[in-house]
Amino acid sequence: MPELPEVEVVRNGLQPAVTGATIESVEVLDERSLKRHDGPAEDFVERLTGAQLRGAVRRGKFLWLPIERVGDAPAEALVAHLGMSGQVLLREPQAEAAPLTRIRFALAHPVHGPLRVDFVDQRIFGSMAVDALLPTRDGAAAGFGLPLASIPSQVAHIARDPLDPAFDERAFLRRLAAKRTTIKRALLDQTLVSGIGNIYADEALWAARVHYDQPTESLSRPRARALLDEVRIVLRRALDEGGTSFDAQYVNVNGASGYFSRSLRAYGQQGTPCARCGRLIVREQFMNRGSHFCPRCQRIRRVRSSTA
DNA sequence: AGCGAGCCCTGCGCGC
DNA sequence: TGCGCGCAGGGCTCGC
Repeated sequence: MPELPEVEVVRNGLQPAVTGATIESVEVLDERSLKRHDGPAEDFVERLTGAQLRGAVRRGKFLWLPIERVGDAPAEALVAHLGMSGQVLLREPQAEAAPLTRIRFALAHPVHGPLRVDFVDQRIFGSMAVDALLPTRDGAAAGFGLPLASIPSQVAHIARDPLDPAFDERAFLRRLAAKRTTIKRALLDQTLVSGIGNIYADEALWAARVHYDQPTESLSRPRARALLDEVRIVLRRALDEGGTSFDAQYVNVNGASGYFSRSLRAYGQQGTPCARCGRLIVREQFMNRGSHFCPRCQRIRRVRSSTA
């Protein structure tokens, strides 16, 4: 659910609270939220208790907090993925656990004092884990938030996201053209480009007037580049508006909703007129979820690209 | 390679 | 009021 903008809003809110803070205690209320952790809950708790947090980093929809034990460079990180319904909430130290809280942390910050971080997740598709940090292959910073060129092992296969300064646009376009699949599938493939989910895929495709089932091999390079531009535009705009909230499921670290749902042009807009041409937006089943598009503006084009 | 299906889960809104 | 169904911002694994 949370896509790049929503995860970035969380990272941004978390950063000042966790940077330099020490984890005093960890409480695992539901072990299912540790499914990505390689080891029992006791191990998770033990590796985090007393550790110091260096900051908050994000690549695509993955978020992690590098940790260090006195003096050493970070070798491990607390990794979080929000899945469909995960939240990270900053709370007062004495606050009661909100419903569906799965993991709680008590932090001590040298400036802000004691504070609590709650990982809340209705569907438990999200998870937390302590994971080893590995050097990035290209030597660049692993993600947004810290100039640290190491990445959790379980995030290493995730491509850089299109807002990352080290995102290799030429390599992306080359790989996209070489794929034998359709365009929405490719946009959702986190090993090709990360951070895009069902909402922003539909929004970017609408903006670029590309049909979701357009074969990637038939997408000309200029159109592919234009689509990538639209992806960036929609991600940035959503970020500026605090992300997309439909209900209390997605909120920032303080429990507040984002406003981008008012700006959606395709996602969830079935039955309403296309903002460009007035034709009604339709919803079709695709990859076991909905695809929303304008049947007039977004048609499959049988135009071959010039590549041989 | 790529793709569909199945799996991990809970809760909401809807129609009957 | 109650129940069953379909729906939901994701991702991993398996077998074809």
